[in-house]
Amino acid sequence: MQIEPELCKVEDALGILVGKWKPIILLHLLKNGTQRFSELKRSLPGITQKMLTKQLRELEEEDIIQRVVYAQVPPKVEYSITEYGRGLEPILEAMHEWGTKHTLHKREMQRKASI
Amino acid sequence: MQIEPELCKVEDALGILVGKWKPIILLHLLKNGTQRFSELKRSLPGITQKMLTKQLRELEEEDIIQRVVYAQVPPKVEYSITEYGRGLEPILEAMHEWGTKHTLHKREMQRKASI
DNA sequence: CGGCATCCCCCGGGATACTG
DNA sequence: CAGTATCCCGGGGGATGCCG
Repeated sequence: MQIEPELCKVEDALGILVGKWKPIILLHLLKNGTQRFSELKRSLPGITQKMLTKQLRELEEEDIIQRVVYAQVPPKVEYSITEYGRGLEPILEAMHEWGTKHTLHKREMQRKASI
Repeated sequence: MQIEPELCKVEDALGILVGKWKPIILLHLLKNGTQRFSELKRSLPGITQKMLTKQLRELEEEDIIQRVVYAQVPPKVEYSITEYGRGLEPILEAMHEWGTKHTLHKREMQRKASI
């Protein structure tokens, strides 16, 4: 792994995942396949339309997700993970796994600290 | 993997890694072992003392790195990865690998788009 | 040497309202 | 239904200066 700032690509990958709702959006699309805008919105309690739109546009820009607009009334827009975007799944899984352990680790640390 | 926002731990892991210099700091400590504050600062062209201190404190708070202060003049402070923190290495490597591919992928996308 | 303290700027992101 | 447009706030992060 290259460690020089110019060659280290960790930040680039991080940049794709960062954004308040991106991981959870990606997981929903990975698990549930193609989803409409309103379905995603319903699945993400608390998100605003503005934010959902923004995050989706940014992921689309990176070729992680695909956006399909149907020319009809009422409008219908579907989002799905690209084949390429699927390459992020192992990283998301690893982070989820580590995060789960970390939650327990912190609890243990606090327990010891309180003795 | 849990996908419900309350149970999904991806954001927690992400929270540890996010912060402008955290990945590169962790990689330096992982690769080079124990390092003094000034050594780290020299290794990170462009970082300010304030930022380096802040990022190190946050990582210490999560038990990812260890801070050892030597009571001497001039002061000496050494930082190192904890055994626990070493668990992040696979994730960092996976992100670096993906990021490298992504750089190439974007280049290819731009080439196709320009045709 | 290894920090805090201070000042300041930018933008991520929330709330709300309007539109094709 | 799936967006834009507008307003606004908090905090991440840069620059600089002081201290034990």
